[in-house]
Parts: sequence; structure tokens; C-alpha cells
Amino acid sequence: MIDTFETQLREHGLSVTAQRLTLLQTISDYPHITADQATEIARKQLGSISRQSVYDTLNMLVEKGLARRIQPFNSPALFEDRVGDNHHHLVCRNCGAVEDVDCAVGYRPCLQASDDNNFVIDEAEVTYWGLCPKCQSKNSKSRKSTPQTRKAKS
Amino acid sequence: MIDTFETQLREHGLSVTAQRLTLLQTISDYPHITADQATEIARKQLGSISRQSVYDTLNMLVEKGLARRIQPFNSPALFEDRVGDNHHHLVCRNCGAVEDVDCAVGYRPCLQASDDNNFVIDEAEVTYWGLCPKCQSKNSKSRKSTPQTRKAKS
DNA sequence: ATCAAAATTTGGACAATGTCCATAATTTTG
DNA sequence: CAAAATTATGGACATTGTCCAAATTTTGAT
Ligand SMILES: [Mn+2]
Ligand SMILES: [Mn+2]
Ligand SMILES: [Zn+2]
Ligand SMILES: [Zn+2]
Repeated sequence: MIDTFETQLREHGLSVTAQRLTLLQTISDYPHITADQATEIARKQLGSISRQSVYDTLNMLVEKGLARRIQPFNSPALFEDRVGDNHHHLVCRNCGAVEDVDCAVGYRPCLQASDDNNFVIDEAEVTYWGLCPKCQSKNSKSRKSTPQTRKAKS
Repeated sequence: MIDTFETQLREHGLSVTAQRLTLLQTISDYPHITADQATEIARKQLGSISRQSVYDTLNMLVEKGLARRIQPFNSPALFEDRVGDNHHHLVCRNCGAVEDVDCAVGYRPCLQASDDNNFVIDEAEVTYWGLCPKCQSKNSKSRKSTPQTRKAKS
């Protein structure tokens, strides 16, 4: 799988470095991860990596279309490797949990704004706000930020 | 008009203070304003107001449904007084300009997620990303720095 | 109008997230 | 392998926002 990552990097004219390969693996394993969490995980692989490299790499991956960045209120940016399918996100107002949700209407329907004000639109980001099942029952008044610990994708 | 603001505050069980009246006026005058910009403007009215009061007040107005907060990537939170109509936003990737755009399909259509994962959804935030007319013509002169655009050592 | 309780405001410290910059190290090119 | 290009590093710095305890203002009841 790391091999595919190398190919992806080369196809985009990017140097192949251990840092980039590791971060590609990381966002593949942990969807909706913060830069900080990615740093922590990458460090277990690499021994060390600078914070700046993590930001540079994640930003660059987004730029190249190899990763996607979402930014819910009250949360640092989250990164994921699921790109190109224009999917959306459910975000819990209480605990910050994030879930993927497929586009409601079909292929990139949201790119049709009612009036584009002469903007050239390339993406529609949809965030559904609410309460996750756990926070509905717990009725918990607690917590505000700090994305919770995440489990790796199986 | 300040009178209406006073009524609004009382109806929500809130004390009426010069700071709150001024900020209500401010977000009415300047849609999509940052907390910092609001502070600057409010200070011209009031002489002084603490940063904390501005945040407290704006957050509280959002909480009470008297204001709305949007948070585009790479931008501080923006506040506006246009609430309850589920309108959306165009954001320029280059200069950050924000424009209102009415809901494409009708009344709160976006609250219909294809699969709600058992979340209780109360809002759908839609952000259309692209380039504003000005930035389309100006080309990439004022682009923000990315790993790719950073200068090599001199 | 006056007073005490409740609510709000203030300022300074602090936290979180992210970028800038110069230099060092690594990777790619030839 | 050496030169050139690219990338990584770390430390300073900027921005945005919150925490906290003391001071002030507002409210509600005499
Ligand atoms: Mn996702
Ligand atoms: Mn708006
Ligand atoms: Zn939750
Ligand atoms: Zn623009």
C-alpha cells in the first residue's frame, strides 16, 4: 500500500519522502484526523517529524487533491483521504463526533447555487449540525472541543 | 432601532447593556463581520469594550438565535444578523470574500441528509467554494503561501 | 429611590492552531 | 557522484479564542 502512495506522489511531481508516505498512510487509517493527532501517530512510525512538515504535507496533499480538509466550528481542521466524491459530514454539537454522509441528491448537486454572484464555484461543503446518538441520550452538558480519541479504520 | 434591540434582549431574558445594544447594531450594519472588526467598530461607539465582552456577547447572540456564526476555513468566525432563513455562503478561496446566497431548492432542503446516522440534525451549513469575480481576473497575484509557492533558499 | 443579589464586564494570563523564516538535510537530476 | 532542487526542521511569531477572579452594572424587590 505504501507503494501506491509513492506512485501517487510521483504522479503529482512530488519528491518521495518518509514523512509524506507516513502521513498518507495515517490519513488513510484515521479518517477525520487533526494535524496534531496525525503528528502523534506519524511520530510513532518515524521516530520524529516536525510540526511544520505535518502542516506542509497535509496542506500540500489537499492542494493536490490527495486529501480533503474540513473545518467544523470549534474544531481544528480535519483531514481525510476520501476525496472526489463530494460527500458531506454530520457533526455533533456536543462532542464533536464526525460522520460521513453521502450526498443527498446525487452527483455534486450542491454545486448548483441559486445565484453564483459570478463566482466560479468548484466545491460545495455541506455540514449537518446536530446531536449524535450518544449525546442525545446522555443529555450531557459537558465538553466543547478537543476531538476525542479515534480508532483506526479496520 | 436600538429600541427593538432592547426588546429582543429582554424577550430572551437578558440584561440590557450598552455593549450588547452596540454589538446588535454592529452586526446589523456589517454582515459577515469578525469579532475583531466588531470590536473596532463597537469601540468607536462606546469608547471602549473588552475583547472578552465582544466574544461573550456574540456567542450569546448565536446561542439565543439572534445571530448566526459561520466559520470558513482560513478565516476567523464571521457573524451576521440574518438568521432563520437557512441561507448559504459563497466564499472566495483567494481573498476570502463572502456573499450570501439563497437556498437553492426551497425551505431548508438541506436538512434532509441521505442517512442521518441517528443524529438529530438542526442545521445544514452549506459553503460554496470558488473564486470571486475580482480574483478570477487578477489571477494569482495575491495567493496565500503554500508549500509549493514557498521560496527555495536564496 | 435604594439596596442587595444577580448578571455582566473587564483585563491579563493562558491555550490552541497555524504560519514565517533561515538553515540543514534529503532527494532528484545529470 | 556532485550539483541543483526540493523538502524538513525548529524556534519565533501571529491570530483567534477562552479562563479566571475582581470590579462594575443591571435588575428586582422593597
Ligand atoms: Mn469525510
Ligand atoms: Mn450570510
Ligand atoms: Zn456527540
Ligand atoms: Zn476573491
